Amino acid sequence: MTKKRTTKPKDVRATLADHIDSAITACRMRGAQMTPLRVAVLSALWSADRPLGAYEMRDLVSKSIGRKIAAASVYRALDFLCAQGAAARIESRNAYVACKHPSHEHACVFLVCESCGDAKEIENPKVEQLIDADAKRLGFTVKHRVVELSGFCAPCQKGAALTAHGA
Amino acid sequence: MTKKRTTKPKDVRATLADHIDSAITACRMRGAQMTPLRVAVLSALWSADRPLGAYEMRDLVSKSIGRKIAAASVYRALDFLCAQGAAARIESRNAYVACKHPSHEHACVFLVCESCGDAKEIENPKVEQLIDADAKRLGFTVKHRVVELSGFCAPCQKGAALTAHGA
DNA sequence: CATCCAATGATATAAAATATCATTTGTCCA
DNA sequence: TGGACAAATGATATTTTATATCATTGGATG
Repeated sequence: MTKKRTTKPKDVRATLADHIDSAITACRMRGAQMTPLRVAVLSALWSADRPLGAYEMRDLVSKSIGRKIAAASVYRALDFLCAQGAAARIESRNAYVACKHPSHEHACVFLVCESCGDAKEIENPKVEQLIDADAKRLGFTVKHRVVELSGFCAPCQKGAALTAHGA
Repeated sequence: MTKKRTTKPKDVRATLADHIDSAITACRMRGAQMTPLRVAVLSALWSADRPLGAYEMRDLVSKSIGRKIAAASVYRALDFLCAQGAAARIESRNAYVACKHPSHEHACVFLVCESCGDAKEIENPKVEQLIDADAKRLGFTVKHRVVELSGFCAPCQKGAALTAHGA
């Protein structure tokens, strides 16, 4: 067996393995099969820790597994991972990220920085409740929620301020 | 001058003219110029009253003005109209609609039906406040908000139920 | 072992969006 | 008035994103 992991938050490699492991377990419990390709795609997402386009992912995964993958295969893997709640699509960027809270169903809320391109996933059950209430009032049955804010993250604002001063 | 309009809600033609008129006025007040092409695109959106793709719009507008328009021109007009708050993009569908509440800034919330493809725009200031509060707490400056629910609208649910019973 | 089904490979194509540069139109001011 | 400048559009090509199709592979199961 593998030696006990300490799971310090900063130890990216250890937590990557943890994330993959729990995704595999979660899929198994649902009778869904987590294949090597799907693992490779999910690993790419966790490793990048930023939104990746499908074609960018194709290149990364192709390198990581040592052979050329077709875009269609990446899209298929992404469809699967999104359906399983292990990944999510950021509609306003045509990009994908690993879901940071895959253990339970929820509406992901993304804060997407226009400067660095990073996307932070947060959760806010109240937002979900509010919009669902609106929908219910109108007789609309909600299947999927997209909540994305674009703007500038804290680090980029500081950076911009420094740049402005320095100029 | 044109004869006085009654602006009955059901009179689509009259309200279309009203919408275009007020968009022109709003643009003028901001020093933005509402050109014939932009009017044609906005008219197409109001007339269709459902989300239109850019290429679909190209065809509609080409017919309405009697000459072939390039896709790029449509995209430019749409960029302008979205910036002016006269139209909005539905990210999860790669489609555009006329904004139903162009008179004031707000985060559009869209309920997009997976069955009929229609998109209803609603407004909920509380949703806006909630997610903005989250953003603020994280030092994130919000520039744009995307809130889209996909699912099934009331009419389509009834239709589906009838179909199921009838079968 | 044979069979079946899900997943993937391989390829082609569709759909959506942008880039570039020439041309026209409009605005403003001398 | 007309000349100069900026904004908008035309025209074309290309990039990026996504899907369709059918052959092949690889397990699971009986």
